[in-house]
Amino acid sequence: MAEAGAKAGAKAGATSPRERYRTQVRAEIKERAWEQIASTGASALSINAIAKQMGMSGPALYRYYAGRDALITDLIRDAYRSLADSLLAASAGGPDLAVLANAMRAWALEDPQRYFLIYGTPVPGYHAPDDTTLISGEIMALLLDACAPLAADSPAAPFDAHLDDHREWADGHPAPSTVLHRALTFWTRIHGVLSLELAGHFAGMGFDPALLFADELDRLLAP
Amino acid sequence: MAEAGAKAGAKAGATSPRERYRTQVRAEIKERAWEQIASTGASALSINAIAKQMGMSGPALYRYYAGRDALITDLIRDAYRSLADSLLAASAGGPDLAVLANAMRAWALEDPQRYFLIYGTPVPGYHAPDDTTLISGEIMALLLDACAPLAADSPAAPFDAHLDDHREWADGHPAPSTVLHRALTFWTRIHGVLSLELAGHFAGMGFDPALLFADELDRLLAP
DNA sequence: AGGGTTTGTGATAGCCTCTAACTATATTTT
DNA sequence: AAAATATAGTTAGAGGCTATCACAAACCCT
Repeated sequence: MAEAGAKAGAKAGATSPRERYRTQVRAEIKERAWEQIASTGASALSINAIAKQMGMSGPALYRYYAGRDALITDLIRDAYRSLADSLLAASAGGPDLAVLANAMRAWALEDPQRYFLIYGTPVPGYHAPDDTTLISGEIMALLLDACAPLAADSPAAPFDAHLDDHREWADGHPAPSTVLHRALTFWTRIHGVLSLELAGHFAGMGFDPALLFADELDRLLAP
Repeated sequence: MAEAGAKAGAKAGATSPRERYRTQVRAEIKERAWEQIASTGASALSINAIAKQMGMSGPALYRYYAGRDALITDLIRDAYRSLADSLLAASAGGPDLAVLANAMRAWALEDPQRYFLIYGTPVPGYHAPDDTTLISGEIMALLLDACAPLAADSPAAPFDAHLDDHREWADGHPAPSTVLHRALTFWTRIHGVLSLELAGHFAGMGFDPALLFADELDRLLAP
């Protein structure tokens, strides 16, 4: 599955059999890694365990990944890509904040630990690779597109003026600052309910997290 | 510092010198643990390293904590307690949502990893001890008290009805469900902005997180 | 001062990451 | 086809970790 971005176009034989094998092994490594992460969390991910699971002995994996961090970095990249793709697919029928929000929640519930790999506790030393910020820029663009239609009804907050001076992150998107503000708010609020739900903080409380999410989304759409 | 909750009441000599030493060592262990967590994150916390830092060799620490998990559990408990105390102190001048929110943010910024110990990525196997739910109940009560005054102006949402059927978590608090709803929203929204800020997701974006927080708080106070 | 408790020690097992030296196999070049 | 090179895997080992155990030393209390 997946197989995206592989096809080499005209010259079909562009990938040597060795390289083919290599990418295949890397794919299996990641597959096992995701299984492990889903069940035990990213902090417990073990290169060694993956190797043995694949029938090869420990250090062999270092031919494919420079180390644990390199593997995790790759997983983070894939997680970002997967999220962006999901939101992109959700935007296929035109920009729609509600659809976007629900796609985000569905994606998160599909594998909570994958969500936390992106939005969870940061590990102090670590810095995400540059291309992830590119992908998150993609996501932002989708969000801004979806926010643009329903703008301009809320009174301009003082924060909007501040945003006007700091719109670098919008990467040239033509939306007015009220829209940037809305996108930001969408992000923080959705993340707020979602991350608390995924972390289990609503567990003993009795109410249905889905309804809280829906309610928050409603207020986001019609402030 | 801290020293809270120690005093043994009337019979001052209730603590034997041995027990005194014991609690003192445990305190130092936790102190070192907090330093380590602040600088390298909870996932990298090492019993061994703490022991050596304290001049004793590895397994000695197991006299004071049953294991790494027991230590972390204790730290989580203390984090909850510290947060609750901060919010309690902030509530001293009467219930006030804005003061509460700012106290929460100040507490979080003081040691982001401590915040994440409570609200960060959950580790799949782990279940927090019962008494933490008690403390989080304390916090909820403060929140509900602060939300009660400024209620009843927003139209009753469908979710309010659902909450009326699930008010166990409010632990007998007499507030109407619109207030429960407001408290919940306060929690998720504050956590939304705060956790993204602490995790560094606003880092490259240019705007001032404090202003975004203030803006979100404003809209929370006057919806 | 003696006796039981408690604290710390080193040894050990069993994980882990990661490096290094070596072998076997596959690919590429002559 | 044969030789040279590149790559995938192996085992061994250093050094880290958690955690248990048996043992020695210190301590508190009667």
